[in-house]
Amino acid sequence: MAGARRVANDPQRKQRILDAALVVIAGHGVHRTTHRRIAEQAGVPLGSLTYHFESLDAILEQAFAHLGESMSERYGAALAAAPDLAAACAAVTDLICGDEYATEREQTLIYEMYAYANHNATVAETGRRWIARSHASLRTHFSERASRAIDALIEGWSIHQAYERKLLDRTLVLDTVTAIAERLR
Amino acid sequence: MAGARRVANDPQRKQRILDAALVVIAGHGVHRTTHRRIAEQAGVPLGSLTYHFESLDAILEQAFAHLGESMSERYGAALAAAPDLAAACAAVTDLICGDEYATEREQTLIYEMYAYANHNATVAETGRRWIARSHASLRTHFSERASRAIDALIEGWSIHQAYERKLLDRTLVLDTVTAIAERLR
DNA sequence: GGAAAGTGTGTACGTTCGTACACAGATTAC
DNA sequence: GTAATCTGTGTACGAACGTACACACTTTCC
Repeated sequence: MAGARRVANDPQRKQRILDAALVVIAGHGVHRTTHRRIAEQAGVPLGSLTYHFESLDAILEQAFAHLGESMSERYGAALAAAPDLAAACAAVTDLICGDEYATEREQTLIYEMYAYANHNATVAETGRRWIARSHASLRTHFSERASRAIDALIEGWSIHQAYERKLLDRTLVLDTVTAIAERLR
Repeated sequence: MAGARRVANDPQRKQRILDAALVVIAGHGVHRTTHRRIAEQAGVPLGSLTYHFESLDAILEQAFAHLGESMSERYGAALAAAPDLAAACAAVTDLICGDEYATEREQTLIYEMYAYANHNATVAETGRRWIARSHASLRTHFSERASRAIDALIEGWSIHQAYERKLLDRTLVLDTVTAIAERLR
């Protein structure tokens, strides 16, 4: 066949590099994330990173995009499974309190993403899309106004939970979500 | 007099360096904050940073501590000035919506602090103190439960506001805060 | 005056970084 | 087989980094 039809030796390598990047970011922070650390984590040679990605920024951009994608799907699925408003409130409470949807590692990564987004337009766009998708998921159950408030609540409570390193009072969360849902129709 | 009583040439230099550090962090992010950039911003020689601070981490730690301190004071003052519950709700709304208390620059810095705190124990403690002081300020007006919820709301909505780069609906915020204050007594 | 001691700076060193790139290996076309 | 072409890697280089430190300056003490 004319020209090109070569097969990559390791077709999943690119994804493995991105996964490794997230591990490094979560463990060391963006400020200490380097090509070499990612390469070591992924078990690939250094040159492989520059072969697959244009720059370190490009790796971070795609890694964060991947993170946002997978988390949006889980959030969407959790809310889509709720049959009614009460179940949706419970689902939101689970999102906030549980670690089934966002592990501690992912929470760490989200802060890194927010911080990095302030200095990188592409990641800022990724963050906005993540927020928009969360909002859309909430809108299937809650009013526009309630969705906005609950969205903020999820964000803020997740931060506090990560900081205080202790379990949230589930009843308090559920009461708050329910209060917002009922008052902001 | 015996031993030591030398006077520093520039007694405010240490503080100026910390202020410069915050400017650099806000402008470039922690991941691109260096001794040299801070020195340039502060208008002091490079050696001056290593003379006043043990390491770059130490500079960041003290800069973030300074940030938390000054913001806590403003938050506390805003809430202390409120004569009753309704005024407190309005004050919280101002905190979330206005930029009198937290400028856009400071919002950026707070994300940087949260992200960095995940990798630095001292800054993590600074963050916890900031959260504790915010909570204490809220507690002068709101119940324990309402304070927790409102605290999370402030945090989350500030993030969304910074992302969407548009003014929040003040009525929505006030309604939400009031709903929480009334329902979570 | 001179010695002592603390304050502050310029420079230089060793390390680590991002990235370029020559080249090796594999596959295809003939 | 050989040539061509694409995939992938090891190495090396210039730049930027954190930090140490010799030394200059200023003040204090006698």
